[in-house]
Amino acid sequence: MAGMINATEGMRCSHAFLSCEEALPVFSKEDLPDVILLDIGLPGMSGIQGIEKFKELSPSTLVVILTVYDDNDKVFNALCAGASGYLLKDSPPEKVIEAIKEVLAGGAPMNMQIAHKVLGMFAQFKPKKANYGLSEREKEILQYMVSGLTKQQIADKLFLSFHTVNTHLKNIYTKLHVNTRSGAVSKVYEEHLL
Amino acid sequence: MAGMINATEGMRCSHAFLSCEEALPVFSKEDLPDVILLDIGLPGMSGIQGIEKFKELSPSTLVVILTVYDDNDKVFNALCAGASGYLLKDSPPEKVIEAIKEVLAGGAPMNMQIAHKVLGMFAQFKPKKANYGLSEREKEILQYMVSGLTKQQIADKLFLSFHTVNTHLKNIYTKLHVNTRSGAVSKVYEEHLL
DNA sequence: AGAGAAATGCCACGAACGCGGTATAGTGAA
DNA sequence: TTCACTATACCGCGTTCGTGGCATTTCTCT
Repeated sequence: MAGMINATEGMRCSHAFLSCEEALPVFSKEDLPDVILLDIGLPGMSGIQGIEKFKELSPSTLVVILTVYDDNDKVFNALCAGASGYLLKDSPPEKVIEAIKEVLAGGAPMNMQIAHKVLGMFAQFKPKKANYGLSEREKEILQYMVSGLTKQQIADKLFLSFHTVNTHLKNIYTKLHVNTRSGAVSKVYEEHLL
Repeated sequence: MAGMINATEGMRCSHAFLSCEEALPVFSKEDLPDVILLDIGLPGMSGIQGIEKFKELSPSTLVVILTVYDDNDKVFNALCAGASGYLLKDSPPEKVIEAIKEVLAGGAPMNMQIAHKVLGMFAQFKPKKANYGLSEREKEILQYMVSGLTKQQIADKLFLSFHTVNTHLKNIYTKLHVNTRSGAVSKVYEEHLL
């Protein structure tokens, strides 16, 4: 791959390493690359951690993942850690060169299948459904409960009697099929209510 | 755009509408398209709602957004609603044709800038790695609390004394800087602990 | 060997909660 | 005009929680 890059007009592969541990010390110097091509199935430090370390040292350096792993978890974590692209090892070298150009142009190179996975994650992320028939008032009160207030504090905030809040809370519990505050709060996050 | 599509080998644009409201009735029939090219800045029903409606009627139909809007919110919501691709209106028609082919091949066509935004969202999504120094046992107990159990129930589950759970909970509250169950549970979800 | 963290256990008290009731007023649909 | 829903308000009982304190054991790391 390094040879391929060096053979490309306007590109130079300054270093190549077998692990993040070897690469990081070199990085401390002023010789910062524009792009890092990184595998994530590495001996020692995982590539995911590597991304974070590299990004700490040089936030402007773009990290493109090039690996054989395509499971949702690895993809998700790599992107969360700050990767700017994700390619699979079955990509032909020309595609990799192309990807480097793309990421430098402000893009986000991804394999077709990875891009598909990524969009799929969004759908998973916000399946805003499951309507328990909460009234507006109940949602409002639930909101305050989620933020950690007690019944009395909620009552004060909404200029209601303590007893009213109490009743609302009872109804909320019934509708959500829970019987503790923590259960209700969990349900709110778990099912993206409110 | 319809002309362009019909001029392409193997493609046919069966319908074209000015709004989702016009398109949906036609959809009820058995004449389901493989791909819908959809704007999201529409009169009446927003394109975002449109995606959901289309997907309900025909889950296998792939929706590709083609619009001028590139703000994070619209992109995010469109993808959550089930879009399989996102193009900007400044894309040349050939790119659109290419995108249709790509989405049919199981891909997720996106403009360079959109892809970049999408990856950026992930980084936003999970940089919250605040470490409160919770011990393993504390995390375990917190987990059970999140699922809605009472102190006594947790104690039973872990074969501990009620008092032990009590102490752990006290320590957890201190470390998380909260003083209610709901506050703790919220923090867990809000900052992706555990 | 000794310090420190973690896990475990116990006590007690006031505050908050969960849940069983009941009741009134307003709104909008059947 | 009922009927159902919603928001409001009140009561009381037993349970659970939050918090103050203290003590023991078992690790790990130095």
